[in-house]
Amino acid sequence: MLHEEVVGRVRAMLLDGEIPPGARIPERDLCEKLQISRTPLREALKVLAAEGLVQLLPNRGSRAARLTDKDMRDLFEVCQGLEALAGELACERITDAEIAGVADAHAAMVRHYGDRDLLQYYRCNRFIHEAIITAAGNPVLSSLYESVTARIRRARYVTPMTPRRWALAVQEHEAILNALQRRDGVGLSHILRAHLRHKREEVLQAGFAETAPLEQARAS
Amino acid sequence: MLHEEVVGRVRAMLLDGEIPPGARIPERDLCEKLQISRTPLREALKVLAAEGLVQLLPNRGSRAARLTDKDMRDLFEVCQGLEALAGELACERITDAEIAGVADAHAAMVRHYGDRDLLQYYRCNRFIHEAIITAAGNPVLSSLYESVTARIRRARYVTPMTPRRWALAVQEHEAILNALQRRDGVGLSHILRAHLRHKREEVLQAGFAETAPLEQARAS
DNA sequence: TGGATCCAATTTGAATTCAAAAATGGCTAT
DNA sequence: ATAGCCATTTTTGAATTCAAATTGGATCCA
Repeated sequence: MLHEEVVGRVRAMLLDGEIPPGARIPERDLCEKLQISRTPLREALKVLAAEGLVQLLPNRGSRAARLTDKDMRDLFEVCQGLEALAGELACERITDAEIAGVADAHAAMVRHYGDRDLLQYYRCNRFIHEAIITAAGNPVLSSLYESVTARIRRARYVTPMTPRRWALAVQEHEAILNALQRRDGVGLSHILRAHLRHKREEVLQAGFAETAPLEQARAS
Repeated sequence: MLHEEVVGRVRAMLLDGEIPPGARIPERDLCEKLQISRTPLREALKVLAAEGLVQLLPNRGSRAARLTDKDMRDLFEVCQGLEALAGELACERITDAEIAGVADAHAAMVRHYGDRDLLQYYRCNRFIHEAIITAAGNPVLSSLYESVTARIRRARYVTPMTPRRWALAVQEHEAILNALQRRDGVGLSHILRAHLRHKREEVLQAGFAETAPLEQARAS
């Protein structure tokens, strides 16, 4: 197994909650689960620690990082900045074909909204946001966005919405698509920021932070 | 030597150019220079690779990453976004004492401009930009900013300026301080973006990218 | 009975060792 | 003489080994 693959596998276990936030990560267990020795696993853990997904306790091993309300707020705040930037750049650089792709995803999303299919709705939703990032044509931005959003993904794309809020979100997405089609970068960036601010308030209100009291959580 | 210390030492060697861009990094040499074994060094290299400072070539070791014009452009672009965001947040959260600190640094910077002391000028300049980031009160933002700016630091704070450009930069900094004192977040973010855009154009024009032809560069 | 201390066992951190891949140098053949 | 090929050497990647730190528990004393 390649180094990047080890990192990816463990990252996925953390993001999926297979290793729950706050859980100790016993190296030996994870080693035999992945069928590798401790050396490559430890390399992966250090990388993930640098990403903020793992917390290293000197001489006392590592544990899955846990997000406080403040962390969540900070991550959303940065995410707003990155999406706003991406929105402006995307309007300058996006191709007509890419716009058409976003329009299709948007239409599909609206249909899923009609069906009240939250899972499929979120899938399209995420595709749209990521398409805007991609259209910005800036790999550095894409990479930072990827690492920031990964950490709030579950909160962002799992939290159930009130009917009121969901309807508003769809309206906002209408505006997003519209601004993109008009290539109105400034407008798009404003809408994206408001959109994410609303989502953040919703997530925080739902108390989605990972400051769970359970201390003994362990990777099964 | 602690893990973070190893990472820091090697990172510094890369950023200082002690290991020049594009240079192969022979593990054994670095090991004996740092007086550690290969295991912790390799862990550090993987972390630095994730940061984008080191390029890993499977089965062929690692080399110091090299910035192309495109990389430089992308990094500056993201930096603009991050500083713009920080500027807005800073205006909401900065304390009067912090503003006074920035004002002092600004005054000192203007004096150094009067003396045409580029080194001291850049030192104050950098302090101001970093103070704005800190004042935003968002550790996630600070951390991303740190990693992005580290990679363009030499280009940003070493490039000599034309008298014309230098005067303009000082003017821009007057506007930055002014917006901060008025706590005009939107205004500050616009100025910061323009300021960085100008710096970027200057750096790119000077051909500061690290696409040097020398292939044989080695860490001494 | 409560608390502190010491010892054993587990777990982490890092050096060493071993195997596999790539680079180097020399050799041969044309 | 040069191009291509094979053996040797070097370097990387990963498992193992060894040492140090921490944890848990048992014992001893107040």
